[in-house]
Amino acid sequence: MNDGDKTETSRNCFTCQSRGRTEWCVLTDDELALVDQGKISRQYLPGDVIFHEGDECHGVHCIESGLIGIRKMDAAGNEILLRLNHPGDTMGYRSFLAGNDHNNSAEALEPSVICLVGGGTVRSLLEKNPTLGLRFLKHAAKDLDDAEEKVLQSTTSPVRARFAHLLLVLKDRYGVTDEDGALDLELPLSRQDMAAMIGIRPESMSRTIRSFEEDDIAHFSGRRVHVARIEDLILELEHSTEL
Amino acid sequence: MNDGDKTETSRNCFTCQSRGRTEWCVLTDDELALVDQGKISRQYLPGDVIFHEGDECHGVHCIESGLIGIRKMDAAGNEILLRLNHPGDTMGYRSFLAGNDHNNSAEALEPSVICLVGGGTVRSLLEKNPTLGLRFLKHAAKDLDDAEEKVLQSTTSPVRARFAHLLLVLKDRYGVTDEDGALDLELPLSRQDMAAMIGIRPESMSRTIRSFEEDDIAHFSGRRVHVARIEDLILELEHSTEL
DNA sequence: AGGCCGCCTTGACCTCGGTCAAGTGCCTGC
DNA sequence: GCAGGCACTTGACCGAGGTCAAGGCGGCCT
Repeated sequence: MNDGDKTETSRNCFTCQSRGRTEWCVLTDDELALVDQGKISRQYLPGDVIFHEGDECHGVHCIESGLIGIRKMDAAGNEILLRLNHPGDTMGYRSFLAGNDHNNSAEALEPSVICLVGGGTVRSLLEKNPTLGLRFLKHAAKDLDDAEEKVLQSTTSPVRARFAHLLLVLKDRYGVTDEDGALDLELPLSRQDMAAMIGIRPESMSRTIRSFEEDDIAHFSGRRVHVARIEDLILELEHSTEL
Repeated sequence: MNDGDKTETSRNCFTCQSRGRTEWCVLTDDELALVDQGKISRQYLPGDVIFHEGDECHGVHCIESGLIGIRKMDAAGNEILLRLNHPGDTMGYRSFLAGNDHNNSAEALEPSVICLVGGGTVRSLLEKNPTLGLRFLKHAAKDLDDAEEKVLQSTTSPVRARFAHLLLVLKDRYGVTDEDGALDLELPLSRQDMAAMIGIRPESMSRTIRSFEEDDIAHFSGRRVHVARIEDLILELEHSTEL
């Protein structure tokens, strides 16, 4: 919560390394210039909060680099990690478009550079270029899919299956698969945060890891994970019912 | 699954009783005429399936009347009821826009009349009238909110709280609140389906109902529910942690 | 160095909700 | 009328995961 040490930086949308991955890639140069003018760029350190649940929504955040966790809390103070956002992802477009306050919070998990594109800018771009709206729509559609999938999982699958699923998802971005089906994974998350992602307590996370070790499904040392046979993880998924 | 007895009917978008509630209300008369031509209207009986998970998505469904349940199933055959859709709601816009197959299924819970607006029609309308896209976007934003809320609830709240929450949601549409805080509710759902909505088994639903009766929180007879003090339901929500 | 703090692990215990099996009441079809 | 089916309820049992309390381990501070 050290809101003080966020450093303003001056970046350029045209040279942004993540440009190709953003929704903004459908914009013309003129339109992109608008974004470039209307944005504020900032650096965040791990633990820094980009916005809080309940904060007023002033525009849309675009991740240039780093890793962001989207968290949501309930009345009782239980917190879960809804998803991870990566360079090129746009955050907060949803609350912005719906005209709501933010309904979840965003926290840097790694040192990150994030641009805030002001509300006025976004609105005028949406008018100028309807394709942009459709891009956001597709994005929302995907997020919705993921969320519904997660609802289903969290009520029907046991913890082992959910954890296996998490590892398989992380594999795509953080894993290296070698030719004979073995997998090496460098986790971007603490155990606590992994627990928060599948909606369990840290203690249960520890126990689940241990049980994977005991069953020789995966081996953990710090944030490095080695899985000898990926199929074992996939098997875990179906293990919800022991057919 | 009696796909045979779906009756085709001939309805008119201009006189549709639900018109004002749909996303389509932003259309001009000309555009609406397009929808009217390009639609196929059908009647469904309770239990009839409008579309299945995995079905190809040919367009967008619009509910004229009735009640639809959106279900999703996992690999092990566990099914949950993600949400209810009412007259004026549009279904399947998401898979359609994302270009995917349907990723959940829709089943009539009451006799319903539903129009299918063909993909071509929708696409050309989106081009003609960008506002329509923004309406869908807002809709998606709300669905996403609800879904994320549900993820949180299903991992953090105990069954009693989730059930209380469900009753409070149903209240808005199916309840009558009298002056002194008492609530009468006519449930649109079977116990099984209520169980599916909060991700539990029918047996647990029964037990939860009984425990509400024993605590004098609510009284059930068939699908009629009487709640003497709504505050009791609200209290249940926070009861996740006994502060 | 020593001490502190946060992350992680472990064990003992308990509870909520799932599972299995049986029983009831209602509705439909013969 | 009776039989079968389905939604719902109930009881007995059990196990996954939460809770509480106690350490271990490493990083960072003075």
